[in-house]
Amino acid sequence: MKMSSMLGARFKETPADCQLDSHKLMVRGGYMKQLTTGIYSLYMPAKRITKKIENIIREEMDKIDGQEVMFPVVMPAALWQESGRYESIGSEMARFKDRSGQPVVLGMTHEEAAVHLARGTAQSYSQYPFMIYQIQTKFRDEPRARGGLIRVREFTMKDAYSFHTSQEDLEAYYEKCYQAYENIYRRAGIPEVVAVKSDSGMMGGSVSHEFMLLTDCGEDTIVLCDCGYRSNMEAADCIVEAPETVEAPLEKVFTPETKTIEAVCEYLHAPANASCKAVVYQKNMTDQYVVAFIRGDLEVNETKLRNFLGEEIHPAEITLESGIVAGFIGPVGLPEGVDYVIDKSVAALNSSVCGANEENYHYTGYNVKRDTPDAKIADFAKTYEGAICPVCGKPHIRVSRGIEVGNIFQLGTKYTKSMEMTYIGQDGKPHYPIMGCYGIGVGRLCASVCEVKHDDYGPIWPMSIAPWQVHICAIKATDPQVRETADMLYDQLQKAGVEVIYDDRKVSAGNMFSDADLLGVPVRVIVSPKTVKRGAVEVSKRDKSLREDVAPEEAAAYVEKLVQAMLDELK
RNA sequence: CGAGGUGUGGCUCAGUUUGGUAGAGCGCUGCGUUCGGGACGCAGAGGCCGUGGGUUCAAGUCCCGCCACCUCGACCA
Repeated sequence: MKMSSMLGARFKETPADCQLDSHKLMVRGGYMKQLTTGIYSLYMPAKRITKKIENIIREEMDKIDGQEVMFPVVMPAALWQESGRYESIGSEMARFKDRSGQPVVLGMTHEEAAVHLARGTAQSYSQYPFMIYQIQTKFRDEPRARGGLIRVREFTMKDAYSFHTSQEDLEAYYEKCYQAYENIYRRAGIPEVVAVKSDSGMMGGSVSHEFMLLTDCGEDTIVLCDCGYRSNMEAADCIVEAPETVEAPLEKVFTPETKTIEAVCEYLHAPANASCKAVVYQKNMTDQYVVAFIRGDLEVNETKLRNFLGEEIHPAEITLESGIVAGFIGPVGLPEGVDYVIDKSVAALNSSVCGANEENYHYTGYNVKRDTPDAKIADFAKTYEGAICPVCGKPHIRVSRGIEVGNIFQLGTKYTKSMEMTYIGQDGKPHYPIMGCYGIGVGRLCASVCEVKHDDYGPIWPMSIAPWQVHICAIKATDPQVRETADMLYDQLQKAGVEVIYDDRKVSAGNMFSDADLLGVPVRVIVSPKTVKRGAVEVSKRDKSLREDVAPEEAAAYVEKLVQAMLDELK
């Protein structure tokens, strides 16, 4: 590819709307252009990267006997009504009507389509297990897209669905998939991705893992221990050792009938005095009961509070006073010296319900200490730095941020049951297959790599996913000798099957280097009057670990070998 | 869905307080000088100031509505 005719502008100024480094660099580098919130077009460099990522994923899925298929983007509502998700999923699923007035949806995930495809054809136990997967566009009308390709509304995703005749078989396959995922991240150049236990959420099912790239800009909070214990904060076990530890889940103790503020507070050893009214509510979509303490500072808008807490709130148990929410206590034990464990949603409650902002309260970290007179707002914390690990028992817990770059779930029979998919077992009777599902967001993975592999000047793409393998800069290409040497190299490398981008433009050297940095191609070859004069071309690596003169006639072979060696490192 | 913010050439922004002929830098086009880290000079092109009303002799600027985008929350296979 010659840069003189490549679409996509690279520029110096940081776009106003970018927060993350990966977002800034990928916009500045001419990788993508936003069309509207959370929806991007990709230019050639980004498309080439994502295509390579897709191919790595494809190879690893094929290795574990995945069958690549293609599901529809548009599906009739009736299919989703079978599983019950037409009703249970909210406005993140796009719905519309076709010309005959039939309601249809845009696929945001494809369990229903997978079951539809497989049922009726996988009728005998002898056909199991099998896994089908696709790499395709998903649309999820995210309420809050952000961070460039990290969190978008339309994105390319690899989604896989496996079907089994026993839980043991599912677990064995789940393990294979887990390994395949580790291969994918290693090959994509980010071996530091870790798998953590996660909360299955709406997916249902029991066991699930998220694959997390640990970086400060991540949206999730991860709990780690030296012994290998890892979990998403949301799914962390009750790992806080303290006298106040609540041993039974709240919902078992407090039914909607018996649940009262006083009872809950007594149970939690929490205060419920005049200056601090408590509210009990059931969190949206979960079975957890949570207690909120309301302090008499600001006005509470009752309607907004009810909206915020959701329909499952028990209105009789709300004590509404003018006030600010001081904290929540969940069905989790509290460490010594900690009075309130505060959900991150407190901040939202305060800003939306009470009109408070950060000037009205303090955002302090993970825990609220007993000796703090005014409860402070903190991140949701089931545990904290230095807490005791539930596995090894040592106080080695660390808390980190992470980007979720993939997930795997053991689904069970939720979809096969609801959608009546059965096979005939060895016993001659019908059974419901047991499912697993496995997802990876391709664009997010690309941006995540950029997030951890870059310097101030641009991305440093791993060879396995780099848009090109070699970048030739022909400085002062008007010099016939420079031109000739660069043309020759371009030609030779292309013939050798090396992917090469050739900067043949008549721009200044500085300009060329800056653009090359932004494209992040791992190997660079500089041809200039200077190098020609000393009978060489200059070969360097984007990560600055190499810079060497090579004779022009040997350069192609040298570079080819270098590229191969860098590819081999990521096998 | 809540809270806050921003909308002015392709990009980054000034101008809005106090209404009076639409600006700068980058980028783009042409010519010339430069030529190993985003060089310089000269000459150009390019804007219904998000949008719809209103106030006024006069609106980018003031008032009201709407829309879009950004940030923080809620939410999140």
